[in-house]
Amino acid sequence: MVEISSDVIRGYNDTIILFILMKEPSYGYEISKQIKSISDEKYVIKETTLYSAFTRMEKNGYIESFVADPDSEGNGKKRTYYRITDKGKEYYNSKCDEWELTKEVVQRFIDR
Amino acid sequence: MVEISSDVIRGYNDTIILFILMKEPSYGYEISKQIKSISDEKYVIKETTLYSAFTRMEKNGYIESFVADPDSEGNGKKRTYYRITDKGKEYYNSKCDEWELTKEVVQRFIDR
DNA sequence: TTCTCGTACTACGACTGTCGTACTACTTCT
DNA sequence: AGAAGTAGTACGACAGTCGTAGTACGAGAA
Repeated sequence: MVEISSDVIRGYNDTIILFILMKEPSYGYEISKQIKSISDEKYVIKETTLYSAFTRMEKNGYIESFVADPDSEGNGKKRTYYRITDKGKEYYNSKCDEWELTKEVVQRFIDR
Repeated sequence: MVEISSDVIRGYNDTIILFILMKEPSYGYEISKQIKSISDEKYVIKETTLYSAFTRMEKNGYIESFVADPDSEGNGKKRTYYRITDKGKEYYNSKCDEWELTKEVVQRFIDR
């Protein structure tokens, strides 16, 4: 069975996370579940990779964090939410452009 | 202008090199020129990246090296050529499969 | 013949992002 | 009460890429 290796997905982790955040603010655990479900379990991001991406992207100004209490129904525990910034949206869009280019270029070296 | 970053191409350098070697044995300098021309200058592999990929792939049994004197016309200098092995061909093919999967999965996180 | 440009590398240390492992702690389900 | 799920943090290891630098030979121009 074909698996997606971390070296192959490496350049897209930030993009994948930002894609989720483009819709609405979210937090680590929820994001990792969404990635899993959107990819039909084909890609499951590692916790450490995810949380270190948060730290890095916040430092770069692509996302902002805020702590929120359990949701309106009173479920769950305190979480750290992340919201995408304007700079982050710009970054996401440029990454999408880069993907289109990369896809086209890499394809030339694929014998399929 | 959109550029392909090294993190994005990272997982495909081996595949790209092996693609060239699938046609015929070749050597560093020539391979780097071919990558540049096939990609229409959109991707230029760094020398250090290329040569360290050779070392790694030879260690893994994907390629074999042999030293050859200048070509039949007597041009050029002594070079280290690399030839893809059967194991390397298998690896290349599995990487192509992985690419097809990755392409499909990453696309789901791209807003285009 | 000397100089420059192209060819064909090698060495080395720095850096970045991912990973494995481990640990904490609260909540919900059984 | 105990297990499974939720929601993280800490830390050191590792792999692949990169910048920088240096070597050395060949070919063509001045």
